[in-house]
Amino acid sequence: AVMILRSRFLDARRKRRNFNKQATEILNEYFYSHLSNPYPSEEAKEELAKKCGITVSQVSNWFGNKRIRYKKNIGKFQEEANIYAAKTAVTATN
Amino acid sequence: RTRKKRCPYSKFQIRELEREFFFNVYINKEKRLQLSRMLNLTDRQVKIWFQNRRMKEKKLSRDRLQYFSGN
DNA sequence: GCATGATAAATGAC
DNA sequence: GTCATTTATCATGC
Repeated sequence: AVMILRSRFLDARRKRRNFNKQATEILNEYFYSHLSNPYPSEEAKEELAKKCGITVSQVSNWFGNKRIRYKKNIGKFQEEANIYAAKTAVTATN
Repeated sequence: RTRKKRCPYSKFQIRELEREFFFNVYINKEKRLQLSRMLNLTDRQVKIWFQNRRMKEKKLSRDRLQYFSGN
């Protein structure tokens, strides 16, 4: 009985829910503004987690997936990269 | 060296590994060799599995703590 | 039907 | 040994 509840708890964590648009915006902003070294420190992860309303593990998962998928197909993310590059450029000039 | 392709273990392999993990989180050399032969895995794979399994247990503890207390 | 988040093997730093 | 990763795979969302 305990094992069944335990396994249900484990499986529940795997049920995926997409992050809200605002959280994705924050994560992408950081990723594309640190494209040469997209490895946030533990402190930066905690800050991102707080701003996005997710856990630090979820931040780590997001960056892990983003790095490999960006590397695997840079072309597919080119448009997205340009958008956030322009966005950070605007905030830099202001 | 070229990286070995990740191959998911079978249900039987997982069951036996979990059974041993339940008795001792740290497996000794003798049991490791014995288990690796029985499951047709290398002793290195068994060693790595126990390392990853301990990390998983630690993460589960963090998640439970966060789930019941709320950070 | 892929996009996306989470997990499972495998590596390497320390 | 731990632990942050890489990579493939899994499970779900839409």
